Amino acid sequence: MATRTAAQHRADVRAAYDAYLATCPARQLLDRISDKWVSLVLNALADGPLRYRDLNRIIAGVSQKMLTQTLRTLERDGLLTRTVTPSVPVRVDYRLTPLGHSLLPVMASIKAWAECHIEEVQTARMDYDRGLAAEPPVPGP
Amino acid sequence: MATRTAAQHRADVRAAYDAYLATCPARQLLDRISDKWVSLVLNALADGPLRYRDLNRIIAGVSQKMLTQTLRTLERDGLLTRTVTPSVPVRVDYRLTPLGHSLLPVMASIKAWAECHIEEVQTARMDYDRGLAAEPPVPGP
DNA sequence: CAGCATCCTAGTAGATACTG
DNA sequence: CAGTATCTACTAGGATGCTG
Repeated sequence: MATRTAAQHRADVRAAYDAYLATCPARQLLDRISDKWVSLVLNALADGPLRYRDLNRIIAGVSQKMLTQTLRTLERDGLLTRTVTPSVPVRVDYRLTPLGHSLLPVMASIKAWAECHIEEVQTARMDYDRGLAAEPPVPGP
Repeated sequence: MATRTAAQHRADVRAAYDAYLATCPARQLLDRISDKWVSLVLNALADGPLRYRDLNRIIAGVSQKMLTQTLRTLERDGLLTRTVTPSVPVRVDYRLTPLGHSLLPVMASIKAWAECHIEEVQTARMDYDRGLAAEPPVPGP
């Protein structure tokens, strides 16, 4: 029983911490912008509104499903607006809101760090991997 | 045949774009820091080195597997150092490198935006969800 | 204390086909 | 043109038990 209680306690702590993280603003923002396609959409729309098809073309690797899903999420979060022009065929434009625009400097700071330091990271990775290869768990004779 | 070729072409474009993204510094950084536990570890170590067990206690929700995995990745990327003191029992300390420290301002800018604007986002979400509820696809009589 | 190995499941991305 | 719907495959992550 003590074991059960301890396990239960751990589960409780974890659940409580998860709940805390769910309300953490920075966590929420990170979850949003770290999405593979979000940063690309934001960047594509930085210079002005675009139609669905243009986004789909510019962001060459995205599937319709993911593009639509990403756009809907960003619209829901108030980061961009979706404007439907009921012509034939229909036309839909996406445009960053001021809130969406305010996010661009944050993205820029991320980009700046990355472009400035990513080489150090890659060097560190290579060193680490070489170190692993040179240090077998059980040295030979 | 034309269909096959078109599908193949799409697949090629997608693969090429994925390869491009894989080399994009900003993308790599985002992938790293967006990891659920990375930001928490970085934050925990901001004020000084900590032992494994302390990290595990401070970051209450993390499993041993994920904490170890996260620490290994960060070590590999040169963002922190791992120091083993071969006492009995063994003691392991983790400390941010200068490179790791240089990342803190970036995290701070993310946090700053989040704390400043997350309420707008939440309001937008509520509005969006209410709008959906009030606009059924097929209006009743 | 600080992990590693194993198993398992739940969410998510992509392919595909269809529609207003 | 701009989506929606459905299915499958993958994998990130948690639980558990064992070790130097």
